[in-house]
Amino acid sequence: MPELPEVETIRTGLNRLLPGRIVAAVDFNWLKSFPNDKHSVQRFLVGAKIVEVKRRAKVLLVDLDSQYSLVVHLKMTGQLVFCSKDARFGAGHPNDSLIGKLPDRSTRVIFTFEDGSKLFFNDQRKFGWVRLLPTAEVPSIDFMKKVGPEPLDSSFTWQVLREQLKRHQNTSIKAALLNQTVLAGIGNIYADESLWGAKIHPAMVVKNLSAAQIKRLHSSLVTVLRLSIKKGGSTDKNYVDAEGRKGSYLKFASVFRREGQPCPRCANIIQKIRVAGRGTHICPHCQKL
DNA sequence: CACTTGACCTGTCCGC
DNA sequence: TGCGGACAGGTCAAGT
Repeated sequence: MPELPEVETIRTGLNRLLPGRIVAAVDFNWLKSFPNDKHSVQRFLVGAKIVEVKRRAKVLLVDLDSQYSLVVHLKMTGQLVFCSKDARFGAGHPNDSLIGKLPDRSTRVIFTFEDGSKLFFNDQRKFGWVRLLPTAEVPSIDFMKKVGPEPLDSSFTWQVLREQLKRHQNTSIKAALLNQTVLAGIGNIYADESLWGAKIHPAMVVKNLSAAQIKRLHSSLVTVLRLSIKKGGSTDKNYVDAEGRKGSYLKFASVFRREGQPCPRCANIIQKIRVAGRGTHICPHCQKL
Protein backbone atom coordinates (compact mmCIF):
# COMPACT_ATOMS: atom_id res chain seq x y z
CA MET A 1 0.00 0.00 0.00
CA PRO A 2 2.39 2.64 1.09
CA GLU A 3 3.86 4.45 -1.88
CA LEU A 4 6.03 7.55 -1.87
CA PRO A 5 3.46 9.99 -0.35
CA GLU A 6 2.49 7.57 2.41
CA VAL A 7 6.09 6.71 3.29
CA GLU A 8 7.01 10.40 3.22
CA THR A 9 4.10 11.20 5.54
CA ILE A 10 5.27 8.51 7.96
CA ARG A 11 8.83 9.82 7.71
CA THR A 12 7.78 13.35 8.60
CA GLY A 13 5.89 12.11 11.65
CA LEU A 14 8.61 9.77 12.86
CA ASN A 15 11.28 12.39 12.37
CA ARG A 16 9.32 14.66 14.69
CA LEU A 17 8.71 11.91 17.27
CA LEU A 18 11.77 9.65 17.38
CA PRO A 19 15.09 11.56 17.37
CA GLY A 20 16.63 11.65 20.84
CA ARG A 21 14.85 8.51 22.06
CA ILE A 22 16.94 5.60 23.24
CA VAL A 23 16.02 2.01 22.41
CA ALA A 24 15.49 -0.09 25.55
CA ALA A 25 14.05 -3.33 24.15
CA VAL A 26 12.99 -4.99 20.92
CA ASP A 27 10.41 -7.77 20.67
CA PHE A 28 9.21 -9.58 17.57
CA ASN A 29 7.02 -12.56 16.83
CA TRP A 30 7.77 -13.27 13.18
CA LEU A 31 11.37 -13.77 12.13
CA LYS A 32 10.91 -12.68 8.50
CA SER A 33 9.62 -9.32 9.73
CA PHE A 34 12.88 -8.67 11.59
CA PRO A 35 15.65 -11.00 10.38
CA ASN A 36 18.57 -10.09 12.64
CA ASP A 37 20.99 -11.81 14.95
CA LYS A 38 20.73 -11.21 18.69
CA HIS A 39 24.32 -10.09 18.91
CA SER A 40 23.85 -7.09 16.57
CA VAL A 41 20.56 -6.18 18.21
CA GLN A 42 22.13 -6.14 21.68
CA ARG A 43 25.26 -4.35 20.61
CA PHE A 44 24.03 -1.80 18.07
CA LEU A 45 20.30 -1.32 18.64
CA VAL A 46 19.57 -1.68 22.35
CA GLY A 47 21.00 1.40 24.05
CA ALA A 48 21.34 3.32 20.80
CA LYS A 49 19.82 6.78 20.34
CA ILE A 50 17.78 7.67 17.26
CA VAL A 51 19.36 10.49 15.26
CA GLU A 52 17.21 11.01 12.16
CA VAL A 53 14.53 9.35 10.03
CA LYS A 54 15.08 9.49 6.27
CA ARG A 55 13.42 8.08 3.16
CA ARG A 56 14.58 6.75 -0.19
CA ALA A 57 11.87 5.55 -2.59
CA LYS A 58 9.44 3.55 -0.41
CA VAL A 59 12.13 2.66 2.14
CA LEU A 60 12.46 4.31 5.56
CA LEU A 61 15.89 4.71 7.15
CA VAL A 62 16.13 5.24 10.88
CA ASP A 63 19.69 6.33 11.69
CA LEU A 64 21.07 5.47 15.12
CA ASP A 65 24.06 6.93 16.94
CA SER A 66 25.67 3.47 16.92
CA GLN A 67 26.48 3.90 13.21
CA TYR A 68 23.71 1.42 12.47
CA SER A 69 20.36 2.07 10.78
CA LEU A 70 16.98 0.42 10.82
CA VAL A 71 15.91 -0.07 7.23
CA VAL A 72 12.15 -0.54 6.85
CA HIS A 73 10.03 -1.59 3.87
CA LEU A 74 6.29 -1.56 4.52
CA LYS A 75 5.37 -3.42 1.28
CA MET A 76 1.57 -3.78 1.06
CA THR A 77 0.20 -3.57 4.59
CA GLY A 78 3.01 -2.34 6.83
CA GLN A 79 2.50 0.35 9.48
CA LEU A 80 4.88 2.16 11.82
CA VAL A 81 2.94 3.69 14.69
CA PHE A 82 4.42 5.57 17.63
CA CYS A 83 2.68 5.63 21.02
CA SER A 84 3.79 7.66 24.01
CA LYS A 85 3.91 5.97 27.40
CA ASP A 86 0.47 7.00 28.58
CA ALA A 87 -1.27 6.84 25.21
CA ARG A 88 -4.83 5.72 25.83
CA PHE A 89 -6.85 7.35 23.10
CA GLY A 90 -8.40 4.69 20.93
CA ALA A 91 -12.11 5.24 20.38
CA GLY A 92 -13.03 8.87 19.95
CA HIS A 93 -9.53 9.99 19.09
CA PRO A 94 -9.42 12.17 15.96
CA ASN A 95 -9.21 10.19 12.72
CA ASP A 96 -9.92 6.88 14.41
CA SER A 97 -6.32 6.71 15.53
CA LEU A 98 -4.88 3.31 16.32
CA ILE A 99 -3.08 4.76 19.31
CA GLY A 100 -4.15 3.02 22.47
CA LYS A 101 -5.27 -0.07 20.56
CA LEU A 102 -1.81 -1.53 20.02
CA PRO A 103 -0.39 -4.09 19.93
CA ASP A 104 -2.95 -5.93 17.82
CA ARG A 105 -2.79 -9.22 15.91
CA SER A 106 -0.89 -7.62 13.02
CA THR A 107 1.91 -6.39 15.30
CA ARG A 108 5.21 -8.03 14.28
CA VAL A 109 7.87 -5.94 16.03
CA ILE A 110 7.74 -3.65 19.09
CA PHE A 111 10.51 -1.16 19.84
CA THR A 112 10.34 0.10 23.43
CA PHE A 113 12.22 3.28 24.34
CA GLU A 114 13.76 4.23 27.68
CA ASP A 115 10.96 6.72 28.40
CA GLY A 116 8.35 3.96 28.04
CA SER A 117 7.10 5.06 24.62
CA LYS A 118 6.84 2.43 21.88
CA LEU A 119 7.08 2.09 18.12
CA PHE A 120 4.90 -0.66 16.63
CA PHE A 121 5.68 -2.32 13.30
CA ASN A 122 2.39 -3.85 12.18
CA ASP A 123 2.03 -5.85 8.98
CA GLN A 124 -1.03 -7.93 8.26
CA ARG A 125 0.37 -9.72 5.20
CA LYS A 126 3.93 -10.18 6.52
CA PHE A 127 5.54 -8.96 3.28
CA GLY A 128 7.28 -6.02 4.91
CA TRP A 129 10.48 -6.10 6.93
CA VAL A 130 12.77 -4.22 9.27
CA ARG A 131 16.52 -4.80 9.05
CA LEU A 132 19.40 -3.58 11.17
CA LEU A 133 22.41 -2.64 9.06
CA PRO A 134 25.56 -0.57 9.44
CA THR A 135 24.61 2.90 8.15
CA ALA A 136 27.57 2.85 5.79
CA GLU A 137 26.29 -0.33 4.13
CA VAL A 138 22.80 0.95 3.37
CA PRO A 139 23.71 2.52 0.01
CA SER A 140 25.23 -0.75 -1.18
CA ILE A 141 22.21 -2.99 -0.68
CA ASP A 142 20.75 -4.14 -4.01
CA PHE A 143 17.61 -2.06 -3.81
CA MET A 144 19.48 1.18 -3.12
CA LYS A 145 21.92 0.58 -5.93
CA LYS A 146 19.22 -0.04 -8.51
CA VAL A 147 16.46 2.36 -7.49
CA GLY A 148 15.71 5.24 -9.86
CA PRO A 149 15.51 9.03 -9.29
CA GLU A 150 13.30 10.64 -6.65
CA PRO A 151 10.40 12.27 -8.51
CA LEU A 152 10.17 15.18 -6.05
CA ASP A 153 13.84 16.15 -6.28
CA SER A 154 14.39 19.40 -8.16
CA SER A 155 16.77 17.51 -10.45
CA PHE A 156 13.89 15.35 -11.74
CA THR A 157 13.04 17.00 -15.06
CA TRP A 158 10.98 15.63 -17.94
CA GLN A 159 14.22 14.90 -19.77
CA VAL A 160 15.31 12.69 -16.86
CA LEU A 161 12.05 10.78 -17.14
CA ARG A 162 12.58 10.36 -20.90
CA GLU A 163 16.11 9.11 -20.24
CA GLN A 164 14.92 6.63 -17.59
CA LEU A 165 12.32 5.25 -20.00
CA LYS A 166 14.85 4.64 -22.77
CA ARG A 167 15.85 1.19 -21.53
CA HIS A 168 12.22 0.09 -21.29
CA GLN A 169 10.89 0.86 -24.75
CA ASN A 170 8.84 -2.29 -25.26
CA THR A 171 6.79 -2.46 -22.10
CA SER A 172 3.64 -0.59 -21.13
CA ILE A 173 4.04 2.83 -19.54
CA LYS A 174 2.26 1.54 -16.45
CA ALA A 175 4.72 -1.35 -16.02
CA ALA A 176 7.58 1.13 -16.49
CA LEU A 177 6.21 3.50 -13.83
CA LEU A 178 5.82 0.63 -11.37
CA ASN A 179 9.43 -0.42 -12.02
CA GLN A 180 11.42 1.11 -9.14
CA THR A 181 14.60 1.23 -11.22
CA VAL A 182 12.89 3.64 -13.63
CA LEU A 183 11.47 5.98 -10.99
CA ALA A 184 11.43 5.77 -7.19
CA GLY A 185 8.29 5.49 -5.14
CA ILE A 186 5.47 5.08 -7.67
CA GLY A 187 2.95 2.31 -7.01
CA ASN A 188 -0.45 1.35 -8.33
CA ILE A 189 -2.41 4.33 -7.01
CA TYR A 190 -0.12 7.08 -8.29
CA ALA A 191 0.60 5.30 -11.58
CA ASP A 192 -3.13 5.33 -12.37
CA GLU A 193 -3.68 8.87 -11.10
CA SER A 194 -0.75 10.41 -12.93
CA LEU A 195 -1.54 8.62 -16.21
CA TRP A 196 -5.09 9.94 -16.03
CA GLY A 197 -3.71 13.44 -15.38
CA ALA A 198 -1.47 13.14 -18.44
CA LYS A 199 -4.26 11.62 -20.59
CA ILE A 200 -2.16 8.54 -21.38
CA HIS A 201 -3.54 5.00 -21.59
CA PRO A 202 -1.66 2.76 -19.10
CA ALA A 203 -1.16 0.04 -21.73
CA MET A 204 0.51 2.47 -24.14
CA VAL A 205 3.89 1.03 -25.17
CA VAL A 206 6.71 3.31 -24.01
CA LYS A 207 8.32 3.69 -27.44
CA ASN A 208 5.07 5.12 -28.81
CA LEU A 209 4.98 8.01 -26.33
CA SER A 210 5.60 11.47 -27.78
CA ALA A 211 7.82 14.06 -26.11
CA ALA A 212 4.67 16.04 -25.32
CA GLN A 213 3.18 13.03 -23.54
CA ILE A 214 6.32 12.45 -21.49
CA LYS A 215 6.28 16.13 -20.49
CA ARG A 216 2.66 15.85 -19.42
CA LEU A 217 3.37 12.67 -17.49
CA HIS A 218 6.29 14.26 -15.67
CA SER A 219 4.18 17.23 -14.67
CA SER A 220 1.26 15.02 -13.65
CA LEU A 221 3.45 12.77 -11.49
CA VAL A 222 4.84 15.71 -9.56
CA THR A 223 1.41 17.31 -9.11
CA VAL A 224 -0.25 14.11 -7.91
CA LEU A 225 2.53 13.17 -5.47
CA ARG A 226 2.63 16.67 -3.97
CA LEU A 227 -1.14 16.77 -3.54
CA SER A 228 -1.16 13.37 -1.88
CA ILE A 229 1.56 14.36 0.60
CA LYS A 230 -0.49 17.45 1.40
CA LYS A 231 -3.48 15.20 2.13
CA GLY A 232 -1.46 12.80 4.30
CA GLY A 233 -1.40 10.03 1.67
CA SER A 234 -4.01 7.47 0.61
CA THR A 235 -5.79 5.16 3.01
CA ASP A 236 -7.54 2.35 1.17
CA LYS A 237 -7.46 -0.24 3.92
CA ASN A 238 -4.36 -0.40 6.03
CA TYR A 239 -2.32 2.75 5.68
CA VAL A 240 -1.94 5.03 8.69
CA ASP A 241 0.69 7.64 9.54
CA ALA A 242 3.18 7.58 12.43
CA GLU A 243 0.40 8.55 14.84
CA GLY A 244 -2.15 6.07 13.54
CA ARG A 245 -4.15 8.52 11.43
CA LYS A 246 -5.60 7.82 8.00
CA GLY A 247 -4.75 9.83 4.88
CA SER A 248 -7.40 11.55 2.78
CA TYR A 249 -5.95 11.65 -0.75
CA LEU A 250 -8.45 9.12 -2.12
CA LYS A 251 -11.23 11.68 -1.62
CA PHE A 252 -9.41 13.75 -4.24
CA ALA A 253 -8.46 10.85 -6.53
CA SER A 254 -9.73 11.04 -10.10
CA VAL A 255 -9.81 7.37 -11.11
CA PHE A 256 -8.33 5.08 -8.46
CA ARG A 257 -11.08 2.91 -6.95
CA ARG A 258 -13.66 4.95 -8.86
CA GLU A 259 -14.82 2.44 -11.46
CA GLY A 260 -18.44 3.09 -12.43
CA GLN A 261 -18.22 6.76 -11.48
CA PRO A 262 -17.99 9.68 -13.94
CA CYS A 263 -14.61 11.01 -15.04
CA PRO A 264 -14.08 14.41 -13.36
CA ARG A 265 -12.89 15.82 -16.70
CA CYS A 266 -15.37 14.47 -19.25
CA ALA A 267 -18.03 12.56 -17.26
CA ASN A 268 -17.52 9.30 -19.16
CA ILE A 269 -17.68 6.25 -16.90
CA ILE A 270 -14.38 5.17 -15.35
CA GLN A 271 -13.43 1.56 -16.04
CA LYS A 272 -11.28 -0.95 -14.20
CA ILE A 273 -9.06 -3.03 -16.48
CA ARG A 274 -5.92 -5.13 -16.01
CA VAL A 275 -2.52 -3.82 -17.13
CA ALA A 276 0.90 -5.16 -16.13
CA GLY A 277 -0.89 -7.73 -13.98
CA ARG A 278 -2.45 -5.04 -11.80
CA GLY A 279 -5.92 -3.62 -11.37
CA THR A 280 -5.89 -0.40 -13.42
CA HIS A 281 -8.34 2.49 -13.52
CA ILE A 282 -8.90 4.61 -16.62
CA CYS A 283 -11.25 7.00 -18.29
CA PRO A 284 -11.82 5.30 -21.68
CA HIS A 285 -12.51 8.67 -23.30
CA CYS A 286 -9.52 10.66 -21.94
CA GLN A 287 -7.01 7.81 -22.15
CA LYS A 288 -6.90 6.13 -25.55
CA LEU A 289 -4.35 3.74 -27.04
C1' DC B 1 19.30 -7.55 -20.82
C1' DA B 2 14.11 -6.69 -21.07
C1' DC B 3 9.97 -8.47 -19.88
C1' DT B 4 6.34 -11.45 -17.63
C1' DT B 5 4.69 -14.46 -14.18
C1' DG B 6 4.38 -16.66 -9.77
C1' DA B 7 5.55 -16.55 -4.89
C1' DC B 8 5.56 -14.47 -0.44
C1' DC B 9 1.08 -13.87 3.43
C1' DT B 10 -3.53 -12.65 5.54
C1' DG B 11 -8.05 -11.02 5.09
C1' DT B 12 -12.19 -9.87 2.68
C1' DC B 13 -15.64 -10.14 -0.60
C1' DC B 14 -18.47 -12.46 -4.03
C1' DG B 15 -20.92 -16.32 -6.13
C1' DC B 16 -22.68 -20.90 -5.43
C1' DT C 1 -23.69 -20.10 7.09
C1' DG C 2 -19.97 -22.43 4.60
C1' DC C 3 -16.61 -22.96 0.98
C1' DG C 4 -13.72 -21.94 -3.08
C1' DG C 5 -11.69 -18.57 -5.73
C1' DA C 6 -10.29 -13.99 -6.93
C1' DC C 7 -8.32 -10.04 -5.40
C1' DA C 8 -5.62 -6.39 -2.53
C1' DG C 9 -1.49 -0.81 -2.58
C1' DG C 10 5.14 -4.26 -3.48
C1' DT C 11 9.10 -6.56 -4.69
C1' DC C 12 11.90 -10.64 -5.84
C1' DA C 13 13.32 -14.93 -8.14
C1' DA C 14 12.78 -17.58 -11.89
C1' DG C 15 11.01 -18.23 -16.29
C1' DT C 16 10.76 -16.91 -21.54
